[in-house]
Amino acid sequence: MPELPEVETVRRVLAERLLGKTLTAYALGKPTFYRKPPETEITRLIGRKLEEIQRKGKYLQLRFNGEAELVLHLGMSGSIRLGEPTPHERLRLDFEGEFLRINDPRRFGRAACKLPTLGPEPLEESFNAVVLAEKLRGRKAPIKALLLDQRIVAGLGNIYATEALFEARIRPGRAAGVLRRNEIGRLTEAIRSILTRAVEAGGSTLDDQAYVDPLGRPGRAQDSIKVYGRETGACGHALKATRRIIGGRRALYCPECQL
DNA sequence: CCCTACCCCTGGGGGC
DNA sequence: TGCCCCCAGGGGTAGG
Repeated sequence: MPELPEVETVRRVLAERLLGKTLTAYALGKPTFYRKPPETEITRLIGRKLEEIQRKGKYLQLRFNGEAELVLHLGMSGSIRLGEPTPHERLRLDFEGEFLRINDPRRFGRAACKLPTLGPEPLEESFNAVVLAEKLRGRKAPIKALLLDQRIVAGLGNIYATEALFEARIRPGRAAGVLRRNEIGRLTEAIRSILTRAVEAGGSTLDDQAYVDPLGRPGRAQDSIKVYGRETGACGHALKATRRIIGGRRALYCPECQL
């Protein structure tokens, strides 16, 4: 559910509320995430001050004094809330009386001590057409599968990968390695602009309930979605779903506009 | 290394 | 109303 724009929105709210506070306790939900968080490591963080919250792709990295850190991921259905208890609490972190709760019905979220290997941040200079072209060269997997691969570029999920391919006018099933230079250029720019606009709009809240920020506020980026979850694209054409599963999920595209 | 299939879960919606 | 099947914004891992 949460992709880069949603996680970035969460990060900003958390930073405003929690920076400078000390982790005083934590509690696992019953049940907690399907992968049990590393309790001895989390226990070691108690008494430390939260100095920085960074976002790496879809991960949140909480940095404490003394080089200690905790990495959080929201999986498919997770959200972070400040304040009152939620129905599917999997992990709670207490910061001097302020409660950070991860609510996650499907339990795919996780808490860990270190980040996996991630590709470049799409909104930073390290991501550009030359870098992307290099990573796609010779690859036979569908372009959409590689956009969803966090080692190629960090932070895209099904919504924004779908939107970026539409904006770049590229079919999701094309082999990544055959994309032309100008197509990769369009794709790079599309990823940047889609994500930038979505961050400015505070992320996408598609179904009522799904994503909300830590204070319970929905995003507004769903209003500018042109393809994902629609039957007719913003271009006015009927959209098509691939029969084939690409990168673990079905792909949606406009057969008229995307080549 | 590359690529695909499959697994980890729960809840909501549609069809019957 | 109930049941069953399908679907979902993610990622790790095991094979070929």
